[in-house]
Amino acid sequence: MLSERQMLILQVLIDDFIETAQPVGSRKLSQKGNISYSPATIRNVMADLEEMGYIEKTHSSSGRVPSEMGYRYYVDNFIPFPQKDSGLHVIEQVMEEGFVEFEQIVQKSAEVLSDITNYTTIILGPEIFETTLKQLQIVTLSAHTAVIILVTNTGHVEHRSFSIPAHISPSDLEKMVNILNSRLYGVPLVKLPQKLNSELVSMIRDYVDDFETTYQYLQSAIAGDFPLKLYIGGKTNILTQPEFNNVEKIRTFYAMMENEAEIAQLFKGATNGIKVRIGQENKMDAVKDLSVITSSYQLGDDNTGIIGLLGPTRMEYRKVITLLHAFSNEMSDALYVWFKHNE
Amino acid sequence: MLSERQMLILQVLIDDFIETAQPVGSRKLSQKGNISYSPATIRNVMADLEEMGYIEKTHSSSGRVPSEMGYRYYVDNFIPFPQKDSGLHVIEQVMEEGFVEFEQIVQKSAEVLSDITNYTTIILGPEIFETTLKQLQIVTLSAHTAVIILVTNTGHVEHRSFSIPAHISPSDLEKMVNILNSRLYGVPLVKLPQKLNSELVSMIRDYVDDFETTYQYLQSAIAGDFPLKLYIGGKTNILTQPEFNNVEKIRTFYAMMENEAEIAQLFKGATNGIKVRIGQENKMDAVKDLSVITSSYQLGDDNTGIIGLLGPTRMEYRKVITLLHAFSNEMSDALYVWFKHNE
DNA sequence: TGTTAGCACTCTCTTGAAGTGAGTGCTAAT
DNA sequence: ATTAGCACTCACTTCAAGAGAGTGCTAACA
Repeated sequence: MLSERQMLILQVLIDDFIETAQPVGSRKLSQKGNISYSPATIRNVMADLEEMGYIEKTHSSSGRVPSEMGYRYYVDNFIPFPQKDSGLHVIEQVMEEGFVEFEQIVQKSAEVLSDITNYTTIILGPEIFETTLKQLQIVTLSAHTAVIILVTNTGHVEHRSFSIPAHISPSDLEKMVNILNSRLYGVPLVKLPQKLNSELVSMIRDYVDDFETTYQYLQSAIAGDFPLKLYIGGKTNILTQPEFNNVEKIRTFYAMMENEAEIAQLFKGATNGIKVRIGQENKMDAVKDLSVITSSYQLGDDNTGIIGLLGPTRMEYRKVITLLHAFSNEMSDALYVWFKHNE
Repeated sequence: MLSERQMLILQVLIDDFIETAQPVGSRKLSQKGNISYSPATIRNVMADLEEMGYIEKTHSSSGRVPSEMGYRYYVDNFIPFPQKDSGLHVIEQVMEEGFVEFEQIVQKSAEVLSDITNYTTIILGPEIFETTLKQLQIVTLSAHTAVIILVTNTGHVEHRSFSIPAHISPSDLEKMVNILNSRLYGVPLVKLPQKLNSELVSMIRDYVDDFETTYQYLQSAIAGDFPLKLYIGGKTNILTQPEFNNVEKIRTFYAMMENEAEIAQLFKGATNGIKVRIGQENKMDAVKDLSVITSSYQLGDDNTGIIGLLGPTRMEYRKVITLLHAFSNEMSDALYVWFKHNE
């Protein structure tokens, strides 16, 4: 349990370090408006805080720097729960610029968020979790190849090409599309393979001559992993952070950013409210010295998407949390309107 | 006109610098196997080469470094025209790994190429130039919104969502799709807007009640720029090059890589054979101290795509040119087979 | 006459010493 | 309980010295 004074010092120290990225000394703290102790007193307090593990020295006679534990305390205790309305209207602003398509708006929002914060923004569309199939179509390109197109209820389009089995006739193909459409309408994309295996096997068997090969092809066409839809903004903004001053760090960061599956890992378990993960609290090695702040947004009644900001542990937590809270509300509202409009 | 000896020195010097990235001195050159002159003699030759502008000093008593003019001479004179078959089979290798879709194969090839060279690979699909419309479909998501889907002859799928004008009826929509399909089949994507403006205006006017709004919506749905399809590999590989040792360079490089339109600019005028652009020869500022090597590949009879490698001016030109030549042949061959199969 | 050995010179880079400054911990006085 | 004072530590800067790699020029050589 920290005393009033310890808390004051800790908070002001972290605030200062977040701003300047420089170790903070006792003299500097004593000059701050809201602190009225002499440097010597502050040194005593800092010695205590260091012993408890909230702050650290970079070398024996340096100023102090927050530890991850310090940041954790800071986030848990010094940041008020964000107000409902921050007066920030990113989406409105983006839409004024004339973007009409849903995906464009999200992408642009990610960029705006990054420009405001100088961190990297990642928005995970809700489609992964719960979007459902609206329509399925097969377009034949030639006698041997075709493209299967899946349209979701959010207007997202997935497609993959496949070879048409030799034995199957155009009319069989059409029949199959009809069956699939009637039976798979409204099914969440992620459950397609399962559904295909359980209910549809017998139907296809009845209608189609060469069951085995057809089924196999169908499965490979539908059942593969659906790529996650990620919207990333400000991959270069983050380079302005002094923490990214050596090439090796930049390398591991960008290596991670190239791998979308890995990025999605970051968001595991972040499905609800605002979550802050500081440094080592992240399980992934590539972000062990970064912080990840995630916030969820609502799509309809039970679908959620995630918005994340990625920056150094020395992050402007206060600002970012407010911002993210406001923005995810905005997203939810915008999507609510959009959904109503589409019903 | 360079003498035999000058050419020898220049070539060996550049070879060495490409390998080591260190300024090359006369002593070092004299120890090379194929050079039998003393350091003093070599110094005289280097003084001449410097006067002519082929090599430079980094400071008054340093070894020499090739100038861009030197690299140009090197590329034009010291690199034999690549052999037909290099024995390298990237695509085969990639396909053995089990990738089936066209786009996946190209993407993976880009990555392999980058891993071999440690430069960044960019492959520009042929679809931009000459792919034609195979089928057009409209899927309605709700009373007010729909997705328009364009499938090309290469199996590429483009889609964008739009709002359905209030006055238009489902049957009108269907009629329109039929008209569009019959009239736009086989038309190159890039010519769609034009075609729409010229031939189709009157037809739509006849069939559809509220011509004005319908036409306007259709145009916005079809006529926007089609995003280029770029396959990029090894964005992080290039960071291993010693030239990328400061954050500012990395920043401008990645800033460019985020902008696909800008990347495509790089490839202007590179539609035929192998082209090497060294440093300032590039018009774009972001690559003024890099080299770009491009090679074209054939798709069918008259469509071409482009493969590019991006690296420091100190590039392994010999190796890269051979590699790129072989790989673009491979691509052409693979696409030829693919096309025959699809006819 | 082309080549090379020799030498003075230049510039970078490394090393170490000295000095500066920011910061600390401890002790004693208030 | 707080703070002034002081000795101490460590990083960083500056400077000089020396080493090393390289050059250009001149004179000797084959």
